[in-house]
Parts: sequence; C-alpha cells; structure tokens
Amino acid sequence: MISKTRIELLQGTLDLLILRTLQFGPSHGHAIAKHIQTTSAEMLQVETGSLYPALHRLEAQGWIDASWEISDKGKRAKYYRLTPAGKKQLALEQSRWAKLSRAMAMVLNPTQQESQ
Amino acid sequence: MISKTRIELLQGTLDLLILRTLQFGPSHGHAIAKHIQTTSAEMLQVETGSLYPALHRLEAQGWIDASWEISDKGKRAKYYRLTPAGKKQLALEQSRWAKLSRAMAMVLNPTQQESQ
DNA sequence: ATTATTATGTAGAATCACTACAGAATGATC
DNA sequence: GATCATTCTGTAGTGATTCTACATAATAAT
Repeated sequence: MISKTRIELLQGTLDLLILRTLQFGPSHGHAIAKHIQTTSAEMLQVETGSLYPALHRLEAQGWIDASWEISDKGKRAKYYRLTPAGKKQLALEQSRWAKLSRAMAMVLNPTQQESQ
Repeated sequence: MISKTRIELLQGTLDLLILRTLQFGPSHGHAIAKHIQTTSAEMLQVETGSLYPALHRLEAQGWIDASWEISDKGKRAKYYRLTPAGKKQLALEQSRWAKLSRAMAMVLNPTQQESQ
C-alpha cells in the first residue's frame, strides 16, 4: 500500500540523502530513514531493502563507519558516522545534484533560463 | 571520454526530458538528443544506447507515435510526436519531478523549508 | 569515388531501489 | 512470566533503466 503523497526515490539519490543526514551527527539506519521521511514531509520513504544495502555500500567505500551502541529506545543499533572521505563525497554529490537539478530545470523550463 | 561539465542522467528522468522536448512539436531521435544537450548547456548528454530504447519504450506505451520522414539535413528520420496519452503522462511526470526536487531540497536544506 | 555526416539501432553490463521475507532483542501489557 | 508490539537489522531476488561498445545505412560533401 502506497500512501497518497509518497514518491519513489530516483536511483542515485539515496547515498546523498544518507550522507546529508549524517552531517547532523552519528545515527543508525532506522533513525536515518525516519529523518529522511520526516524532513521531506513524508514524501520520501526509504525501504529497508534499499536502506541497509546502501549503508553497507557506503561503509565498504569508506564514506561512513559504524559501531554498535544502544538507541534512545533502549535497543541495540548500529550507529554510523561520516568519515573525512565521506564528507568529501557528500560535498561532491551535493554539487552534482545542484548541477543536475539546474540542468533539468533548463530543459523543463527553457524560457526562464537562470531562475534558480 | 567524458567532458568536464557532463553529468550522468538519473534513472527515470529520460522519459520526462524526451516528452518535454516533444511538446515543442514533432522531432526525431537525433534532434531530440541534441535539443536536450543544447538546452541544458551541454550538461545533459543522452547516449544512443539510452535514447533509442527509451523512444521505443514510450512508443510501446502509447505516449508517442512515429512516422518516417526526411530531416532538415535531407536524411531519413523517424519523427515522433506526443499522443493525447503522452500529454497526460508528461504532466504527470512533470509534477512528480517538481515534488521530488522539492522533497530533496527539504532534506538537503532543512533550514529554509519552503524556498522553492 | 571516397569520406564525413546524419541517423537509427542492438547486445550486454552495471547500478540501484524495490517487494517480500526473516529474525532478534527489548518494552509494554495482561 | 507469557504474550504481543515495537524497534532494529538484514538478505534474496526482481525489475527498470542508463551506460559502453559496436554495427549499419543513407545522403551530403569533397
């Protein structure tokens, strides 16, 4: 069942969303997904089948690292934090997104060339 | 060889770019790709291996239809135009993109909530 | 005639988000 | 203290779509 407002993520955007979320400080998978959902006014929902593989991917690439701790709710949880390489990657993906959305806007709205 | 400014397309955006291009009138594959590239200031480049499968996909779904004609440069070319269903699909994908880029902006830039 | 340009196409790899399922540990309720 | 709900992590397999790399054809230009 898909809620009325929900949109599917575009491929290639999840890493960026996760890295950006971790810029606020260490967090665990479940909380990261909730943060993305809440901050986007329920529009973006990250499924667990996307979330955990993405976290493992980011960890394997050295952009985040992990340690088991206890969450606010008293459950064991794997806390992730940005590495220095991860901060660089975040900056890179942010500028890539900015460029891409500018380019998309130019094609979708060619009259008002440089609005954004 | 990849040019300095070029960005890879995000999966799911090509259909929208093609449909939007055809809103200006019938056009053929080669010209559609050039239009997207030019309008985006060379940032978006559509490869032929993405372009033609996408056109066939859109045609199979009834969003565009085709006829062989002669191009400006005097070569045979398959001209595509939007069908009524294609116009609906374009509107749908445009609003989906607007929503998604708004949602992304909210996560990437949570301080200035409703700027765009 | 030969070469460049315009134009369409396919095969196969790679990526990545999804659905659907499974499991474990703690908190809450009766 | 047994049962249920909640929190949290995870995997297998599917599907969609863009990419690289290659192949082909027809007309224009030299």
